[in-house]
Amino acid sequence: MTRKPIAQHRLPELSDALAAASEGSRTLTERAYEQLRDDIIEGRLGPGEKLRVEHLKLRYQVGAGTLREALTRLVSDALVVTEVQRGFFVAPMTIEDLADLTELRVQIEINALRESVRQGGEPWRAQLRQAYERLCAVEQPAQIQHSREWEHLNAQFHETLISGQQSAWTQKLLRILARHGERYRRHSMSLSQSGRDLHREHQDIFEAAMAGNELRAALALEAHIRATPDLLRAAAQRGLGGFQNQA
Amino acid sequence: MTRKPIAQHRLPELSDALAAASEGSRTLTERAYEQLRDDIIEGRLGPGEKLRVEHLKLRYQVGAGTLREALTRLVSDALVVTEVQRGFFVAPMTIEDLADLTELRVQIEINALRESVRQGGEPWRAQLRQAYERLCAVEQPAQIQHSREWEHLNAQFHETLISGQQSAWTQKLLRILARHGERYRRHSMSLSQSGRDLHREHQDIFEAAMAGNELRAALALEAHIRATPDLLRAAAQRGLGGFQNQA
DNA sequence: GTTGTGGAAAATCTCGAGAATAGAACATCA
DNA sequence: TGATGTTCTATTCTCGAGATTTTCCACAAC
Repeated sequence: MTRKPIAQHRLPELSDALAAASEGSRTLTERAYEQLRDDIIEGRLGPGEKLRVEHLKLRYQVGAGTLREALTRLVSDALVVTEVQRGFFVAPMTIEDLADLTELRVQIEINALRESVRQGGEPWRAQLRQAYERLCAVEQPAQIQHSREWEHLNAQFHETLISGQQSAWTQKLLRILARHGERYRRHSMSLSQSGRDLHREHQDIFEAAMAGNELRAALALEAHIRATPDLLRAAAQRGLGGFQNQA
Repeated sequence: MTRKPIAQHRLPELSDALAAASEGSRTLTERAYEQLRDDIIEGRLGPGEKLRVEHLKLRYQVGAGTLREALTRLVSDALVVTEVQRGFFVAPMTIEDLADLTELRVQIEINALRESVRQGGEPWRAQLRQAYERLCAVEQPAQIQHSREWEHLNAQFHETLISGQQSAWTQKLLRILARHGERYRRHSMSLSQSGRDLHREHQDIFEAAMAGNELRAALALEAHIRATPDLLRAAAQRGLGGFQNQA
């Protein structure tokens, strides 16, 4: 697959559609980081999979050092783990990890949302409405279909939700947690057809938040966050296996 | 299983006492990362300072790529910030950042401690006692003096405190937050002579935790965490300037 | 059949140099 | 004088190759 001619050292034009998607990235490292991240979250790189630098060099068309730098960044995001002298691996997925992740996320995100509803003024409400409407536009056709667009708007909606309170640290940490949650959600949706109505969940949160109903918004968000682990646990009990962590 | 002596390319001699301190690190990247981290936390690299790779190569005796990798790791720890095509800088320190950091840390750490007190069994209590006694041994002489030893034992004590509840994510995030808190604490102690009695604070937390007094332990820990921002705010009001962020 | 052993192959970790970019110093012109 | 354009230097970003370590597999011994 001879994707993209090249993009080293010379060509300022990004001939690749994929590259174009992540338009803002100016450096190769950044681009590799984002592509790698998406590939992990969206499951194209499976949990536990070994990440051989030599292989990936070809796939992402960058040098070894550059790739190493991108991988290192993912390590701190906990999407990749590294063993000394043994290389990089996609972080494994386990039901325990998801449970742990979820509890922490509920604790922080619910608090941040309540704070937002309390403190967030009119500009915040306007931003939220905008983010919600954009998301709706993509969700309405009922064929959500993990489009790149939807992924982005969904993340945007969630970040806007908690942006009413000005805590950069909260936002930073939640972004990391949300990415992991995202990975599990993708997996759960592909596993069972679930019939989960994401649009309805978003709508509940949005309406409660706009109505200034702090408690109801918090509950709706908590239900939204807990839906993924609940689904996966149910699926596990029905025998649909867990995660194929390739050692 | 052979222990293997060392593992670097050429220079077997580490003329630096600093390097010898971080003996466990097997790779050069790891070593550079740890040294860099300590230098930032302990203020030898000031907030806002530019981190030129060429310079640092000499200081840490590693190649450019290796150093870059270490710096990248620090970026995700938020101890270093990077601007595209403009390089790396030590993360700035501001009173607002500390306030933000503190609120989040209080929220998470207090919860984790209470959970620990509730769930932590005998083994946890034994570990905690051990960590506390080791810390005492160094604190008793009353000349705490930011020794490397004390830094380490202090971190150990805090990590043990919340290790009664098994949440890897909580521990991971708190470790990051604690490192930042550490940086501010060092700064506050060097700024004003404060007369702060860290040993007493630790004692209060320890005794309440061992007595199973969840609420009192939580309050003591909260006071401990809030002491640094309180001191700095007081110092700022007395005119002792804030942080010299070197642009 | 199970367990060691040896050596080749593969992968990681590291370095130095070259290409691309930002910033400063300097010169030119209204 | 002030503003603008140009050269030049310093620094970042990137790559390929070499040194070191781990892994794998055949083969022998018990």
